[in-house]
Amino acid sequence: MTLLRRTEELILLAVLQLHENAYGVTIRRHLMEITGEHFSFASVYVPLDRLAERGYVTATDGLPTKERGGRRRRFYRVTQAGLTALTEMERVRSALRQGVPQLAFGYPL
Amino acid sequence: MTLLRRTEELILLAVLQLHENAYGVTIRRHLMEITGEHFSFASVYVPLDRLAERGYVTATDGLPTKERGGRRRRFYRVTQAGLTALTEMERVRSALRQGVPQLAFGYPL
DNA sequence: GCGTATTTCTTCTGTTATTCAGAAATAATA
DNA sequence: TATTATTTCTGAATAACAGAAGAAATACGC
Repeated sequence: MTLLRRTEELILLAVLQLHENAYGVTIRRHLMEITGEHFSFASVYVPLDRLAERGYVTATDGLPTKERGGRRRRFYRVTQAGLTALTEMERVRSALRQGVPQLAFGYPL
Repeated sequence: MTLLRRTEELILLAVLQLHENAYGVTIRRHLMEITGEHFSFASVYVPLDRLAERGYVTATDGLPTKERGGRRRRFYRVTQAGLTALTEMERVRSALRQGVPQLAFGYPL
């Protein structure tokens, strides 16, 4: 049960937030918007595969719709194990902030 | 101003928390205690060097003391730029939690 | 004291894993 | 057949891992 890497954590959070609309392209765009940094395709799809392998997300292929062309989307959902992994990261950070007044919760850090 | 990686962030937090006593060995031990995972020497010293290069920490060599043998310690402090980088990570995570009730602040995630 | 042992800490070597950049391939509709 | 939307692939750069080796200090025996 190894700690999440930065990209994995951000992807999990993005998938939760995008809810019904979480697939590769939207996840990547969302991360770029929020972080202000560039993410390559591989930097999203490769960690997504890894998260799926480890059971932190599930993937289901979307159905073709009448309204658009293009390849099928693959939608992702965070699993309970994914939530647990996020919780663990939160616990670690919180423990590392104990006794550091500058870093108390809600502070601008 | 690229986003901190996971290890970089954890190291910055550990340096803040260890305060006057932050050097390679204690940082590594602290991270292992809090995360419950193994960190190799390289996994601490290499990111520390990188953080120093980027101006997120400063390093000063400790003086030899009468009470102990061993090589000199190299002590680290977090700079303002380091705090800013931590703040930025916090902002990103906070933004990714907006509207996800499960992930509101203080929740068990 | 001098040399050797011991302690404490950092650096190095080799390997594996992760991320990066973007072109190519795929799968749908028009 | 052209267009659109999405994922997969290829090659390169960066980061992390594991732990042995090296360096810099004190302690001890004679």
